[in-house]
Amino acid sequence: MSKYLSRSVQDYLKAIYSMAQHKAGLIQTTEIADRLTTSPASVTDMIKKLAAKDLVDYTPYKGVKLTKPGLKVATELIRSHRLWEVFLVEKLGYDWGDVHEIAEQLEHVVSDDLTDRLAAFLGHPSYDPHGDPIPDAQGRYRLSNRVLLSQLPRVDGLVKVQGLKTHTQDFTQYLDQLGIVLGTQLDLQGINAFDKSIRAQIAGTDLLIPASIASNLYVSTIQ
Amino acid sequence: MSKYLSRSVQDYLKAIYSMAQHKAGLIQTTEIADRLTTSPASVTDMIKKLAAKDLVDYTPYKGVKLTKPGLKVATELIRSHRLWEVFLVEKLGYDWGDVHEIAEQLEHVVSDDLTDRLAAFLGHPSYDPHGDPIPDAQGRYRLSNRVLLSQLPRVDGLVKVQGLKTHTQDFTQYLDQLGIVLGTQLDLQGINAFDKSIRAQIAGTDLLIPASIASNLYVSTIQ
DNA sequence: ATCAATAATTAGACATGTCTAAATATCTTT
DNA sequence: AAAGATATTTAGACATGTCTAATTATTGAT
Repeated sequence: MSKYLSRSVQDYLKAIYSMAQHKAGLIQTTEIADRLTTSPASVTDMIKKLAAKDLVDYTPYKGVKLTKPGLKVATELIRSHRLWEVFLVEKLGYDWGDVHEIAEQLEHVVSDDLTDRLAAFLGHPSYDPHGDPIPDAQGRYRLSNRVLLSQLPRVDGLVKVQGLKTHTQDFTQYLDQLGIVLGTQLDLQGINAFDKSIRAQIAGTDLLIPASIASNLYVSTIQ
Repeated sequence: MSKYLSRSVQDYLKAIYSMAQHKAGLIQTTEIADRLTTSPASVTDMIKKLAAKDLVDYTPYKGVKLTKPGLKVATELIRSHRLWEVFLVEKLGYDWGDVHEIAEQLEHVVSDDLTDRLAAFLGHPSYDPHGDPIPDAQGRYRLSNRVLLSQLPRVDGLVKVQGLKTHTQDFTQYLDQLGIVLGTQLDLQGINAFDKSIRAQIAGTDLLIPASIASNLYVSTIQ
């Protein structure tokens, strides 16, 4: 029972972690397969290995759930990933839509204190360029009071863009087109019943936000 | 015939490159095996794969030599490795003896322009923390006018420490003890015939440099 | 409660990179 | 030039992570 975890093992843990963020209960084989674009059979294979290493609790035919050690590994990966994203955007000048793939590789670099040193160098940021919270060295983080734009109780008044639910380039490019970045203030005017698109203003300019965007954009109300 | 090269393939290319720097002619199977602490049989296996990808020229029972494409890959890896070492020392505050293992992992992160952006961020350094030259984006580099301290024609006068031949932690720690860093000026006093140790002064303080150190330290004469 | 649809697992295979042991080639010495 | 030493290669095996096809379990609808 070694301490080394392969890249694959790490990717599975991270995927399970992320999926558990958005859903209660066990994570199913097929969900993981879709997420990692692999076959359900491969997922079953790997899940058994993860369970043998005590990284997940596995109930055959039902699904998996991270154990405490599994959660720790996943959290460290997420922390590393998000810190590297900050580095790539802030220090190397990348666009926020271009950093995910690179951070995906950088996060797997292992070293005792690399992540902590990187955090210190970056000034211990709390959020990554997409608005996702960065866990501290103990794995703790605070999620700002955010909600999906599509799930606001009242589509009215000022809100601030706090984060993205999906991070695909298709999505960030769309946002770039609309002129929406992290921290953008939206003055909500109302919602169109027909297609659930949302009318808003950015700095006085009218804007129509499709439901597909609204359901992937986290905002917080102002005041 | 894909463009993807595994971590293993990359490690082999880099090893062959480095060994070719210190020796003319073909690199032998056993040398590579020693370098990568693997078996000669495994090296033969891998060499055939490298040859199939046109990364090395392979003469059975004789040895290998990098092809032009192989040389390009190796040079890019070396460039990336050395830039990351600069980053780790200059930005994250690592000691020069602690960065090799980490850079060994970082160098394999693939991205179109990561290396170039990193170089720009660091101010296009020409040498890494051990004094090794960093190739530019075209693979060109200049080696300063340096020679091993053990091979100086005359052990006399001022020299400046320009680089290390080996990069093991044992060696860098030894240098730290002696108070020798990159750029240190040594005032050479003479050589002891008995064991080839070298008498020198650093900032007026006497120092005895064992032959084992002298044969791994590059220096340049001053004037 | 049964049947069809969906989901998950097993079986058997493959690719990559590694290994040891055995066989073969090359080199060195006389 | 032959023999012993050294270096290299081949043969056969194994571990990891993946796959497809076939089988089995679970779920949802009637």
